[in-house]
Amino acid sequence: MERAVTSSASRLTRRQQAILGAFEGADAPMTAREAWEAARDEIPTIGLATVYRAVKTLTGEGSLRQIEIVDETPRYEPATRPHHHHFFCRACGRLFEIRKCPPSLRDMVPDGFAMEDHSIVLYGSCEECLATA
Amino acid sequence: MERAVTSSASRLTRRQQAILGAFEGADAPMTAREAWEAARDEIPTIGLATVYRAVKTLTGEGSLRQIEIVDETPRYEPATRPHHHHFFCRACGRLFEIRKCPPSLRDMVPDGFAMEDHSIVLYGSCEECLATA
DNA sequence: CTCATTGCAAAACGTTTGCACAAAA
DNA sequence: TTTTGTGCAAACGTTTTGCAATGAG
Repeated sequence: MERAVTSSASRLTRRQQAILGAFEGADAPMTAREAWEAARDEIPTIGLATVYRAVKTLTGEGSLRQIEIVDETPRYEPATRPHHHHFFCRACGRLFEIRKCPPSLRDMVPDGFAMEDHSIVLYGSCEECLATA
Repeated sequence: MERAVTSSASRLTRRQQAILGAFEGADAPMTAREAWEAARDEIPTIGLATVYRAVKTLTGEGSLRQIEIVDETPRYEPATRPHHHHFFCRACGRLFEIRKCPPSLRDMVPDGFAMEDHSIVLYGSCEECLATA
């Protein structure tokens, strides 16, 4: 029963590690471009295409999770984070983590269907933006 | 107390009506390009840019709702449809409507935040694809 | 040596925009 | 006339890909 905790992440190259590290170091989901900017601190010559390739690989492998927000370019977060959802503030564009998850989701799955994942995004205004408004 | 039922849809041009009609006539959310193809049956000379402009206007106005699915281009559906969510089958790429909605969503909103909308997407396999598998 | 990874530039894709023209008011 | 809408083609931002060079084993 000695199984790796770090998911199925096969051996990663130094660049791929740097990219995954960029996502792990961030306090919020990032875009591919943002991860590229972060990774360049460590590997200045890294190309944007390499980041896109790594993001695709890591997402397929299950090391990264892709988050879709209306009218925003996709963001990614490490799949090692505990299960949660997101609140997107339309005023400031920030994405907040929500730890709660509705218990009744299973009931929504139609008979005969098999749910693998789910995503919940709440849209509105954050406390700070409401105060400033 | 005589208010229009058809949301805030201001006066629409013939093309804009045709585009909205395309979404209303579809049995599932459509992409802008698909709406364009449908609208061309009625107005063969309509341009794709017109569809994109109309979709943006109609979405902003609240006549259309935008649906985001991981790795898919955005789809739209008439906002007049009763509240529901979606199940995306990764095997066949079809989007299914789910009428149920978890009652406890309010509890997920952080204190001080104001939720305007929410979106729930379930990912997995539909009954048909499971049978064929 | 062999094979996978990378940088770069070009291509592809979905979407937006500038502009001249047409339609509506 | 003034304003708004439209087609077209060009521009845009994001993502993918072809290919030669590099790196790992």
